[in-house]
Amino acid sequence: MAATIKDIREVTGLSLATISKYLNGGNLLPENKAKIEKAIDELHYEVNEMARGLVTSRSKVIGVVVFDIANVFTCTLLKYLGERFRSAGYAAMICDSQNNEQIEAENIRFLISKKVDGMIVIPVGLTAEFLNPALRAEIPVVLMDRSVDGSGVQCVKVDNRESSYRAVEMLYDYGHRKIAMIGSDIEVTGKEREQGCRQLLKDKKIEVPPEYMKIGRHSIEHGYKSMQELLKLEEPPTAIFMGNFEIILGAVMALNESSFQCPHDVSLIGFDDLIISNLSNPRITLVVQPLQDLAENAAKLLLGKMDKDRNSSDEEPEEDTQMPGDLILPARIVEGNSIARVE
Amino acid sequence: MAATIKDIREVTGLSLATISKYLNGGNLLPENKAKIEKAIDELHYEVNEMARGLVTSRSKVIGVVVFDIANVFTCTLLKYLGERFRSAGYAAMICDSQNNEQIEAENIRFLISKKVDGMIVIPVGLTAEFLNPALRAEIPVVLMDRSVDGSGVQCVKVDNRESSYRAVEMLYDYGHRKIAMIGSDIEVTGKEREQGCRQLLKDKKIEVPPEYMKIGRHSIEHGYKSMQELLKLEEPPTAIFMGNFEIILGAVMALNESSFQCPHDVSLIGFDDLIISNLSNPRITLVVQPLQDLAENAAKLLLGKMDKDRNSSDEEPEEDTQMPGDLILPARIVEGNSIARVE
DNA sequence: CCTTGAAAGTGAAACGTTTCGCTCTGTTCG
DNA sequence: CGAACAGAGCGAAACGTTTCACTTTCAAGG
Repeated sequence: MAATIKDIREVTGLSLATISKYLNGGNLLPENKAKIEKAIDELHYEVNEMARGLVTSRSKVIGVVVFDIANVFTCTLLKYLGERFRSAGYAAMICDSQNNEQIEAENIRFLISKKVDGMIVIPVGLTAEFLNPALRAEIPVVLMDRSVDGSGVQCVKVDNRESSYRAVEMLYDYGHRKIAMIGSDIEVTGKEREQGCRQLLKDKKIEVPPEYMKIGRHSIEHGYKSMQELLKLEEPPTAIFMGNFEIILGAVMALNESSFQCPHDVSLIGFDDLIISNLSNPRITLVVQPLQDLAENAAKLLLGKMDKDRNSSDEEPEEDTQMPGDLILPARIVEGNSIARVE
Repeated sequence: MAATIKDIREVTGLSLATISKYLNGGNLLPENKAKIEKAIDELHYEVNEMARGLVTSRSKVIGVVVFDIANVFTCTLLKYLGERFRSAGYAAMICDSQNNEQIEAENIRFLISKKVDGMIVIPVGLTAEFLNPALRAEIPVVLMDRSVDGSGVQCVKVDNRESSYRAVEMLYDYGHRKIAMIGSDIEVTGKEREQGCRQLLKDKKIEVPPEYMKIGRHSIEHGYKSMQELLKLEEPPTAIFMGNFEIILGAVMALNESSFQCPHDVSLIGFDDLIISNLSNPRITLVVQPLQDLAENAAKLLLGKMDKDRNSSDEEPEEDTQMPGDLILPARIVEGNSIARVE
């Protein structure tokens, strides 16, 4: 039904090779150029990327696999990634793993069969095997936000440990000594944030009662329940560090329903989102990730790898590039007024 | 580099046709089946969807074009759409129009060249021309959330007029008479919500001072500035209807910074999101769209169209199906405690 | 024992591009 | 004037599948 290059041949009398040359930006007589353009216009011709891809074995598509698409963190990244890829001439094919490692593995295989030229992956869990098919197919991969054990695949992320350390340090500097944390340990990210928190408490020689460390699922429910439990303690904490967006959401919900006031009765600092702090009153002090930076660096890294891949396909081993480490960006703390000074 | 069907032929000694038959679920001798499976496993064979698509002229990909990817509304829809398409064997290729009609038009053309089997579009603006290339290429299209003038393309959305009417009616029933609205008119959706609001005020014979109707851009800034202006009025409204998520965000931000208390000094009702109301204190009463329903209906509609398209390609005109109208779903009001009763 | 027909397998054409190596036409320069 | 060369265009092969029309095999039915 749709017009093909052959239809253009009929109309213009030129050969397929010439028309293809035009489509790919070669030099033609102005006269022939005009003819082709006219024909394209009349016939509403659009390149069939499948046919093109079959020959070039490049799809001009980058696969993006995210652990969960329905949250602000993910879609903000998607936005910046998409812009970047677009301006490099690539489209993004986005796959949602729905927080399910099996679906994640399927997504990878699916994208391979679609012959994507590269992949960005924000993994669901901690292990790396699911990436093997992609590596085997020699598709360049860059991880984001969460590194995985022993994959040897580069990851672009923030320094979760360091940032958490500084967040809790801020609570300490405001005079707080009874500090609790609500976090998760499903993903590396959560683990690292917990480590940062524990490290500071250790450095400051603060004993942490085990009931102050609420480490559980990465979910609104966990935040909600944990906050309730913390507030019910005989000796509730005076300050709480919340490890991610969902947990903040749940925790603040519980706090709003309680008789406790922030920051009067309890101080808060959280990790992960900026927009939401505008809604709560008082505004919550947050560790904010440089999402645009993260996305742009990941995109740049991937596009670079893709370039190199294509050029070094001339059978040069070139194994001197010893596995570069993760790319770690700094996060910044944006102050609200959710932290009270304690004498 | 990657294994092809021909490699499998080498290993198994079977013909291409037979192997293809296996891949597409035909009947084979158990013995041959086993041979092929073994070969596929050993060679890590994955179908090349580009080659397949070239022959079948179906990509098993559905294009999704959204006006802006970086917001909760969009990505929640994307989540449900994705699940639905996946279970029907389709992948989603998501394109962000970045609120820019030109990029939107490019996205459509891009998806056509990718030979997507269908499209879901949440348009940026009010006009329909940008869809023409898709219609010309006979690609089934379903709109979501925002219908466009005279496209003849079906849209799945909520009844914005009716829902707004009921939202404002709720304010009225609580005794409010000084009712303001902060809304947008960039998209149909915003216009319809404004109409619903005005209709109720008219039905109740309430005069609206023009400075009470803050209709502007669909943005946090507009919400923020409008709220500031409303609160500064000599006779500020006692209740405010906020037309979408971004506006709620900005408006609540301004309110938090002011000396006004909700609901004591001003009552609020908003349109569009559920999660956020958990963060604000008090919880804001909201008109919530049935996102899952919207997505599932849109997906079903599109898959249906795609089916019909494929089957009726037998040159039957079958023009009896007179253009079905939009599919309109009801929204529901979720009460918070942001509305005070006025005597 | 012959006929019929279903089941399993095959060879080759087709899908719409790109690309390689070739030809043709001028133009430049010694 | 002839050689050399650049620019423009061309024909045909190739990419990895599916599918059509055909053949072979074998069991069942009369």
